[in-house]
Amino acid sequence: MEVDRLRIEVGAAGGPGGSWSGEGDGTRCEPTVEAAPLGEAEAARLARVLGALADPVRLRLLSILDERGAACSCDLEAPLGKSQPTVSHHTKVLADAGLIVAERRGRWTWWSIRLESVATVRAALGS
Amino acid sequence: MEVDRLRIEVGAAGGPGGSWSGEGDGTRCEPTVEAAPLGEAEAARLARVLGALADPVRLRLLSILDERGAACSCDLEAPLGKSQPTVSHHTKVLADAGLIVAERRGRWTWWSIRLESVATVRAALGS
DNA sequence: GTATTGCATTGATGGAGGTCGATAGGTTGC
DNA sequence: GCAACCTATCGACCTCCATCAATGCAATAC
Repeated sequence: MEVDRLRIEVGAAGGPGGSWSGEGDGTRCEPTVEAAPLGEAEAARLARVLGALADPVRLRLLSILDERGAACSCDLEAPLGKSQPTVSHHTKVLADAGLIVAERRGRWTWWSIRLESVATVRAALGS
Repeated sequence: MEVDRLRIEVGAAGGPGGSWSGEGDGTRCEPTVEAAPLGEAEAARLARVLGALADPVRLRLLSILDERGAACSCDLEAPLGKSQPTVSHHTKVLADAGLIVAERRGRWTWWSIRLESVATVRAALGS
């Protein structure tokens, strides 16, 4: 539970060197931060993956895949309590984010977790 | 980048023991998963924190706080390229999620990251 | 071929969320 | 007291998203 530093910088830039110890007269705000260490493009990319994770149904879906290793779509409706189109929607969101992958077997689609993707998110969240 | 298992179970329930090796006649889907390992309440809680993280502006805001250690709201507008109400909105979202904390100093509000919260999210995302 | 089954897509609907202008609250300095 | 400054909240607008019924598509079984 101990973390020294986030690692959200990714592309990290040279700091503006702004120092608050020498804060002028201290009577008004004198911004010294010129740019965020995390660029807009990288932030958008990360936010997209996190957005795919930020849904209760999808988290529970992942927990099922995690427990079973893999599952077909029809096997997800009951435990999630969602309709078939809704389940299909969520699997698509997760797949588009690269968090799960599909494998067709006859008429079934088997879904499984791409652990590397989840690990990437974890890595971006801390050292 | 190697992960053996997610840890999205948290409260984890006893597995339904459904086995796909004995899949009946194999002519139709016979769901064996009775419930998701991750409960609805815990999923909602995690999704709420992940939702707070799932925004480019907030990720960049966190990257600034991470780099500087702390910053006041007025110091965030320029690097984020957002208006004062918008910045205030985002800090509130992050604070409500427990990801950052405020410290009043005169008329300034200093924000800093609660590293334990971020670590909690990381822990939930893997072993 | 026909029927059945699993899945994806479409369209519609209700709700949640990002953004900013205007305004209010609170603190500092005069 | 008043003025200046930082922050939070409100209101409105717009976009995105979760959900499901209906439909289409693909593969299997008869």
